[in-house]
Amino acid sequence: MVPRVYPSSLRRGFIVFSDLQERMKAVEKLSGDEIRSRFFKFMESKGHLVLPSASLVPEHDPSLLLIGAGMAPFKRYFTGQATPPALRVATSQKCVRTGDLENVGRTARHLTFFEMLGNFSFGDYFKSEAIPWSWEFLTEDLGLPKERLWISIYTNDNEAYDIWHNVVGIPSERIVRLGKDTNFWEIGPGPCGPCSEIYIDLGSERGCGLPTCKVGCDCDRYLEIWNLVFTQFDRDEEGNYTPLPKKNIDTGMGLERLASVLQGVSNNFETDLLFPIIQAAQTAAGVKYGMSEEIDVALKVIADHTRAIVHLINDDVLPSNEGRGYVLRRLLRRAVRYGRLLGIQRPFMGEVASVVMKVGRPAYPELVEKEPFVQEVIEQEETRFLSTLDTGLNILSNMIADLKKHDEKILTGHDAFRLYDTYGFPLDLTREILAEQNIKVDEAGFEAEMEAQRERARLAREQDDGMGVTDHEDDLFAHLSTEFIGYETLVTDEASIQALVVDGRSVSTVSAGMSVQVVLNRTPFYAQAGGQVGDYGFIRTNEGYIKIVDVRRTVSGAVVHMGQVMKGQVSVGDKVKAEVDKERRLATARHHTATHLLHQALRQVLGDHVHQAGSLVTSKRLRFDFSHFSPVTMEELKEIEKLVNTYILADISLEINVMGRDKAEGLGALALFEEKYEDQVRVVQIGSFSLELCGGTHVSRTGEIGLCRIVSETSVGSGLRRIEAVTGLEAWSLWRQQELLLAKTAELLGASMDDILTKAEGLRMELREKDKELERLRQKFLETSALELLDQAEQIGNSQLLVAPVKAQSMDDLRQVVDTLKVRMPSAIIILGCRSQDKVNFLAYVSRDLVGQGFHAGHIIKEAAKVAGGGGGGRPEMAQAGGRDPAKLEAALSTATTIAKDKLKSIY
RNA sequence: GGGGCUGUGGCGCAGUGGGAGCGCGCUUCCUUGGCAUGGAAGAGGUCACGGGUUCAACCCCCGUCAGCUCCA
Repeated sequence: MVPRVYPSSLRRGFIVFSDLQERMKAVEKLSGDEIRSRFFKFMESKGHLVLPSASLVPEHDPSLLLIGAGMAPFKRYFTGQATPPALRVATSQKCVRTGDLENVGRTARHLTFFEMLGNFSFGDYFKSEAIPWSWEFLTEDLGLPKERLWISIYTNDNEAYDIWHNVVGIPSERIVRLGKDTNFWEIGPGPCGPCSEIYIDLGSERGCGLPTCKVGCDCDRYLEIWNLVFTQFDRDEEGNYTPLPKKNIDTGMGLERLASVLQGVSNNFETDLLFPIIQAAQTAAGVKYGMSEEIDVALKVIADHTRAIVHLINDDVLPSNEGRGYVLRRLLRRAVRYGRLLGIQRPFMGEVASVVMKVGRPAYPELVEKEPFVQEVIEQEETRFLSTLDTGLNILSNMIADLKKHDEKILTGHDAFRLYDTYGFPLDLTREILAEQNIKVDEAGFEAEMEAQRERARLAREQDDGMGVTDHEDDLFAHLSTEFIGYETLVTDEASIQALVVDGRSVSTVSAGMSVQVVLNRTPFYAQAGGQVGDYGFIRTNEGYIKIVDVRRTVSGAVVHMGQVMKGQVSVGDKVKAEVDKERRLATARHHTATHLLHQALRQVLGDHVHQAGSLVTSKRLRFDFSHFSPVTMEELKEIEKLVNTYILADISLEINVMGRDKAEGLGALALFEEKYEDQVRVVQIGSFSLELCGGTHVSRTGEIGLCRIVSETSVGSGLRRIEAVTGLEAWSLWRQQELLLAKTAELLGASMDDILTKAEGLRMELREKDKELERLRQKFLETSALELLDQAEQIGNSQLLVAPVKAQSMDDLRQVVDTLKVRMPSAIIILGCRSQDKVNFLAYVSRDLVGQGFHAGHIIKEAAKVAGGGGGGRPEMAQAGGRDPAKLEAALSTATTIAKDKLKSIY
């Protein structure tokens, strides 16, 4: 490790290292925004299509938690699974990486959130263009001094060397050959290749000073600013490298890092992209950047994390306890934690976040609209964390009290881990609080528990992986694709069978009774997508037919119909008639169009923070999940439902167009999950109030929906609500059902439908009164029966013994009787029994003086209950028991009499 | 995906198989010149839900749901 140096000039805020400072004087200081737009302009001039940054949430890649590299959104284009909108593309991609969270703030470069500038070639240009362009951009457009730039290439990549040396003209001593670990990109089998990096020499002051110091050294002198990856090989399982027919270019250049160089500052945090955020944090904390290393680290962590938090929420990630929501939660809590270290006790993240949004606005204009939403999410999570800290603090102080009682100086790893694992209380906080009491944490024990937890998760993951059936099945259809004609028609005679699969194997013929997957060359069947379920229907040939009950689409674009052969035989190559169940499709369309209306109505009534978080559309109902922070009130629900039905009554015709993505965005279409990168998108427009990208099937006029009724509104997690609704005949049948229920209830109550409510209220009151009256009478009755029993008591010595069956219903009744009796019998044993349903209950009471003499109500009653086939027990003064055999009530009581009498006689 | 914890009156919580409780709040009455006055009486509970074990379950077992939390 090289010791970090804190130059004194840091205390003045921005610092510039003298040597480079001289150089940079000649260069204009470019803002982060300016660098980004110059990059776009440059790449456009080289024929690139500039795309907006993809969402941090990966669209088509379940293997990724978050986008962590500029190329990540384009994986499908590199692998050939999908067709890119252009062969040359450039982006400034938002990225989040949480791999080495601990380093953030402690080094000049680590960030959890950053932007990656990159240009990409999908089998178009290659090294001889990518290399000179990168040089041109850095030296001419940005004006970096040529003599300070260094190049690294992969050991044997002579092609790259030639271009750098002969074409660009870099002297050979500034081209360094590096090994596989840094300059070769591969992740398991698949496309891979060498890469070449451009470094800048920041001057000897930044270096380690060792004579061996050069490019690739661990110290800060040579800073990597651009990595050009040349994807030219395909690696197989055995490790053989075959050249790819279509070679790709994938480059990545960190915007913040580049800005730090061009602005002549020593680290990412002092660039104009981050420093205003540091300033907001220092204001909130009442400290100054540069006061101490500790303070700077905290300010940097807060600044970095807040950027990540804001952009994650902007991309509709919400705090939760799993997946990306958990990443978000952890970042936010870490930031709050560092705020506390700076002495901030109140919620402050919102203030910092608003500066993040101000800084980010030029590149991400949607932040303006999203600000209230982002603020709300942050505020909620911050207060939630503060209350988590409170409960943790309580538990910890109990633990401390316990330790002190036993004069212990170490908190066990188990306890520390429980605090962390179960209550989310940060370890460093535990450590800190304990230190005040001179107590330490058993760190090794904690780590062991942590490791055990990781191991559990790993094991669970391995078990999970085993099968992969669907992947395998998709392989069977990999070479197939299907033309979808279901938007225009629901039936076709001009389709033929391309493949049949039974039990995961391709077959040529299927016959009646078999469950089968069918792929056609063209189909009217809608495959499950965007929350809308697949169609039902039939596929017929002359020899037989298949009933279809589900349809899905593979990655390659084949539509797989799943169903059962009902009659005859069906073979690959057969001409078929494919026919969609029309009623069901229509019912589904009604629910789908209603979903769009509902979405709009929700935004109108609740606010623009409402975003779709999930949707299910079937023929029977629709389910819509959306972001919102409190339960939707009855009043709001009514308003929403009314609005949707107003749209329906207006009988507006839908316009569905396929258009360029730019145009759709220009119109302000709400882009959801699907097809963010397709150049052609399908836009569903309902009048002037709803415009969404959507691949689903819809009605042609809203009037066809008929009626929409909201059935339920529930929570699905923090900040997420779910509405379920029905339309068309389903809504009618719901109404009918409720009408019937109401009518029957009215009949039962003997009221008209109009005053059913007053009638019910009246009955309820009456019932309450009667209940009370009944209870009063029961009390009276029990009291009377108790008083009657008094005469039956037998005097033995100074005490009384009373054993009797009682006309009571329950244990509670028996207690009432005993309560009445015991105040009148100062020294007594009372044993009562009653029948209730098919069982018997017993209750025994022994007055305190007799308990002193060794009597135990529990013992007596237990023996007695055995006679009636049961058992019992309780306290010496009061005990209860039961038995299964009501016929034995008397026998049991006489046993009790005998036991009690014998014992009583023995003391007198 | 895998663990841990929690679910009891409006709120905060106690309750280790045998009469559902405490504090705050609420209603009524009395007391006090007012500022967190003091006192009395009272209302309010499917002990999350569903099974099981037991003579008996808030309590034990199984499942479900919800919330919190950690790991991946």
